[in-house]
Amino acid sequence: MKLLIVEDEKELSKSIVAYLKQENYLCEIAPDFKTALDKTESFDYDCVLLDITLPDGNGLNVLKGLKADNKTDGVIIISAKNSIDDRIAGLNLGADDYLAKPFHLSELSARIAAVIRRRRFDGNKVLVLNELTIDTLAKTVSVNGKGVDLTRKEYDLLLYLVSNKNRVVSKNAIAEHLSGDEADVFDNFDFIYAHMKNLKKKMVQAGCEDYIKSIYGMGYKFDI
Amino acid sequence: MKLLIVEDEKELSKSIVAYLKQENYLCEIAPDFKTALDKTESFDYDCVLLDITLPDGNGLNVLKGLKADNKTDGVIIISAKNSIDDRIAGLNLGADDYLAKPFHLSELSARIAAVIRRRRFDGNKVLVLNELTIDTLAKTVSVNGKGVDLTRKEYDLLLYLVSNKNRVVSKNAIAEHLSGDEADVFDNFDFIYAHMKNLKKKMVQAGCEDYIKSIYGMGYKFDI
DNA sequence: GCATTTATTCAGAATCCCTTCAGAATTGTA
DNA sequence: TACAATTCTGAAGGGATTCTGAATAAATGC
Repeated sequence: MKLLIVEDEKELSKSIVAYLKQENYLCEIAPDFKTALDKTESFDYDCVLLDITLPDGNGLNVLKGLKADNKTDGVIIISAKNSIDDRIAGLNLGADDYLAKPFHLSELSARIAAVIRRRRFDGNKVLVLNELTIDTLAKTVSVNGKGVDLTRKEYDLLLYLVSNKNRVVSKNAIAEHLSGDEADVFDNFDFIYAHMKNLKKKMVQAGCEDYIKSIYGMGYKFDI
Repeated sequence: MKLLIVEDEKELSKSIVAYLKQENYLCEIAPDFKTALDKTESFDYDCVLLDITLPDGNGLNVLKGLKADNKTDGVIIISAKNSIDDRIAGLNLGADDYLAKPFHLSELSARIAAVIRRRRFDGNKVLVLNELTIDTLAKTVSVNGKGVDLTRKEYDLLLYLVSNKNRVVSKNAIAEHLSGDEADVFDNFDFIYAHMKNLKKKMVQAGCEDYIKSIYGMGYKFDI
């Protein structure tokens, strides 16, 4: 899962990233709105944390732009002001949640998880796909009730495929969702091949039907 | 353990928080029902203290909403009225306990502990997990009937893992749970490694299966 | 206030797994 | 069929992560 943190206070964004990294999120930082729009333009983040009180403009306009583009990104507004009006304005413009500073990082993390669940999995915490069960809260995967041990990348990969089930996802999209650093990914999908192979092997060994289909020249599809 | 205190009287909520912090609870305050619903939406608290006589609505409706969402939170109603009817209404709507103002903080604390125990462990004060037995009242642990001496932190750690059994818990969550205040704990999980090592060693030495699994890059899981 | 236990920090060791690579297999095209 | 492009496979290096034992700091109990 990839997040964009739009925040100018370096200290804050740093500790946010440190915390969320532990929670297995890939994070990028935009210190101002311009950078933020730039980044969201070229990539669909799973969730954007938006501080609406940055020096270079009105955050609510940025939010409007984000939502107008029909982006799939979830947005959580972070604000120093906790006025009801601001809150309502933000949520009316399509924000998925609102969090007043200061906040506990654990609460931020919980809300991010909630937003992503809502947007990607209809709010379901546990995904059941025939014999395959993915518990996104427990971060466990099981086939016919028996646990399957996956590494983080394998788990992330599976979750990404499932969240796009019955759709072809390109290797570019996969690469961007799995790799921390932006860019440099193109031209080398070897790591995807490797993870894909290991994931498929583990799933099949666990007795799961091989739902992951490789579509030559296009990408992959979780076919169910 | 994380609590939500829904209360508009600042003085009262402050002293409640001060007291409960001493008891190692993490507390958040919601001064009105709207905030309360917001917070419970995205986070499962161990227990919610709900003053049902706030300006912005009917607390019993809030309670109803809380329980309708199938939240796992325990709820203790706090009320200035001590009529039998109110009490019955509250408990009928699924509240776990009812406390009339004014109350002693020590009594509040005791009831919170009771509610959490009841909800977490289905009312069991003694947890039995195969050869492992944990008495949450006496705070003692035994394996095959023979006592195991754990330090306070080790006990807390074990109980936390057990209360999240079969789930992966992040080091962030563990750190928060063990250290109480959310300080700059991240970036240094050495103390977790140390406690974990000592706990595991003691358990295994006592003849307990090593249920605590380390999940590389994700956290730990009490796998049973 | 002192002795003892407990909690945390530290550095080096051990482990895991992510990525890369080279060669093989598969698919699509001519 | 032959060839090129793409994908798969197994193995290995190296970086990140976790473990360990010991030292230091803090807390507890007498």
